[in-house]
This record gives sequence, C-alpha cells and structure tokens, in this order.
Amino acid sequence: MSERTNRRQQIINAASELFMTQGYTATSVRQIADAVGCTEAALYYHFKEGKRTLFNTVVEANLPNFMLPLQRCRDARSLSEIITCLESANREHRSDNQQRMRWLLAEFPTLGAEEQALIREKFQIFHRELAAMIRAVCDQAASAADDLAWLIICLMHGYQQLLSPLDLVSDGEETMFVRLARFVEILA
Amino acid sequence: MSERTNRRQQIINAASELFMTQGYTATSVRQIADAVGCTEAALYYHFKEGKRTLFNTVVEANLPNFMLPLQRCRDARSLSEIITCLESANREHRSDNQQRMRWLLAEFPTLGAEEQALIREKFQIFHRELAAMIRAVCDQAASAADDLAWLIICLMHGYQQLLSPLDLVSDGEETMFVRLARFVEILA
DNA sequence: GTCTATACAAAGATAGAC
DNA sequence: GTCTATCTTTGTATAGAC
Repeated sequence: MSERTNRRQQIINAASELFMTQGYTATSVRQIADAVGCTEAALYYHFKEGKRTLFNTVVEANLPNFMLPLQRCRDARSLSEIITCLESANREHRSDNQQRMRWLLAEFPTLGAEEQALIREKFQIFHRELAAMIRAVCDQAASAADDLAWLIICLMHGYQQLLSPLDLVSDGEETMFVRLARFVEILA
Repeated sequence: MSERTNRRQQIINAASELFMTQGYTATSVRQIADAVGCTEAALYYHFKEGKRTLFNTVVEANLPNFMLPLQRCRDARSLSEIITCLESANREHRSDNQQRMRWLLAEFPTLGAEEQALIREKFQIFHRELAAMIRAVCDQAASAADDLAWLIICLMHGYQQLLSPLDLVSDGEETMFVRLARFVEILA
C-alpha cells in the first residue's frame, strides 16, 4: 500500500474525518477533494453517484467495532472485573470511539433503513454477548442479566457521550466506574 | 399575542423546528423565511447578524428545562421513589426532550464558548440538586451521593438517547428503570 | 485516472423602494 | 417592517482533453 496506491481509499479516509468532525451537510465535496489533494472530478470518478454514496460508504467503514472492548474481558471472573475491564478498554480508544458514536447517532435519523438496521443489529449483538458474559461469572437469572447488561451499556454511553465530552466530571480519574463496580459487586 | 404580533418570535419558533429536525447547516435561511411566511430580507431585519445569531437565539430558547423532572420528585421518600419518579416524568416529555437533547449534543461542538458553558452549567445544577435529594432520603456520604447522581444521569441519558431511539429495548414497558430502582434500593 | 473548464442551483447576505 | 431585486460565494455535478 504505497502512498497513493488507492485513491478511493484515500477519499474514504478524508471523507470520514471531515464527515465526523463537521457532519454530512457541513462538509462539501470540494473540501474532501482538497483534503485528498485531487479535484472534484476525480472524486466523482470513484463515486459515480456522488456525495450521498460516498457518505454511505463512510458510514459502513466507520461502524465502531463494538466487540473490541468485550474481547478484552474474556477472562474476567466477576461482575466488577467485567466492568473495570470494559472501562479501561473504553478509555484507550476513548476519543476515537466517542467521536464515532456521537457522529453515528447524530446522523442516524438521516440514514437509510438498511443502515439503521445494521447499527441496531450491532448493538443487539453486543448486548447479547455482554449478558452471556454476566451470566457466566455470576449466577443470574437470564432476564436479570439482560437488564444488567442494558444498564451497563446505558451507563457507558451516558458517560462517553455526556459526561466526558461536556467535561462534567471533575475528579480526574473515572472513579464513577470504580464505584459502579463496587455497587454491582454487592448485588452479585 | 395575536397571530402575528411578534414576527421575531415566529421566526425563532420556525427556526427551532427546522434546526432541530435538520440541523444547522442543513437548514437554509430561505427555508425558515418560507416557513414563517416572510422574505429573507425581513428575517435579516430581525436578526441583523444573520443565520448564526438566529441560531444562538434558538439554542438558548431550546435549552431543555432540566429541572422540570426534578421538581416532580420533591416529595419522594426513598431512592427508588426518586428513580421511578424521574422515569415517569421523563416518559411524559419523552419525544420532545429526546429530540432537544440529541440536537443539543450534536451541535455542541460547533457552539461558542459561552453557550457551551451555559449547557455545562445546566447539567451541573441538575446534578447538584439530584445529589442533594439523594442525600435527603438516604443517609449517604456526600461523595457517594455525587457518584450515584452521575450514575443515574448517565443511565437516563443512555436510555433516552441510545436504547429508546434505536428501539433496542423490546419488552414494552421500561422495566429497566424498575429494576434499577430495585438495585439501588438494596444499596441504600 | 486525473485534470481543466464550466454549468447550474442554492446558499448567505444587502441596498433601496414602499 | 416588509418587499423586490440583486450580488457574491459556495455547492453538486458533468463534459471532454490529456
């Protein structure tokens, strides 16, 4: 993959960056072409159906890999271990995933039905895996594990998309997650 | 306040609707003028500094009234009562607040420093009030109440902005909140 | 594949008449 | 206050040369 082997890929990368930071409508085809270092005409050669097609490609290329943090927790042996593990996995890709998710949810209403379904499915799979993992480490009823998994997902999302970007938690380290781990420890 | 007493207000209302559903860049001044039933020139008379100024006005007019759900919980006497109360208050203004919050967070990065600070402050006040309320009903250490308050805020946000709009929770009623109430009941 | 050149619509914004 | 008319810039998109 030399410097400019694949123009198409360069375009997708530049578009990803711009769409994510500025949003779809705020980003012009000119801007993308400039960022790549080519002309608009060249861009239209690679994406014959124009801006919207390029956007769809970018969406699929940027579906956050939800499973990544879960794989790290494979050998957790308690609920609190799962949580602290999720939190640390989360912290490492923080700015990346945070931006991707924010963008994804912001554009979600404008997406086509297939893309919306794709995203929904990703979350459902994540939830299913997490619930299974919870059942494995502490003997919960299936429905309780399901709820607990959604609870954790909501919590992480709220933290990642609300507290963290708005800089609402001042006490430096993510003590909140540590405390959650302690909470659920009691419950388990 | 007759039909067209206040053009300025009409403009703000129309702009609110359009900005929220389409976003800032996707909404044109023309579109707003059309919705109001006047010309662009008239609009520029009321907002001399143009689209961005109108937008700022709209942002301030649409800062969700965060305190509303809290006021409903004044006479809650336990942690679980607070939570179920918040949840029901939340459910009533659901679609409204959901859209407002989604929009606010999507546009947040583009806002000026003062507006960002304003939003941040609203959340901090909400948190402070909720934490105080928690301390009032169950004898928690101040720091534990603080964390618990953030936890509940994150959870509600995750539910409102992730699970609910993506239609990820299938079991009809908001059992998740009921279960959370039970969880925290044990903790208290 | 990439460029130059250009078409054409829509954007934000303003001057000046009423 | 509101309109008509107009300006300038920016947007998406394409034709045709290299």
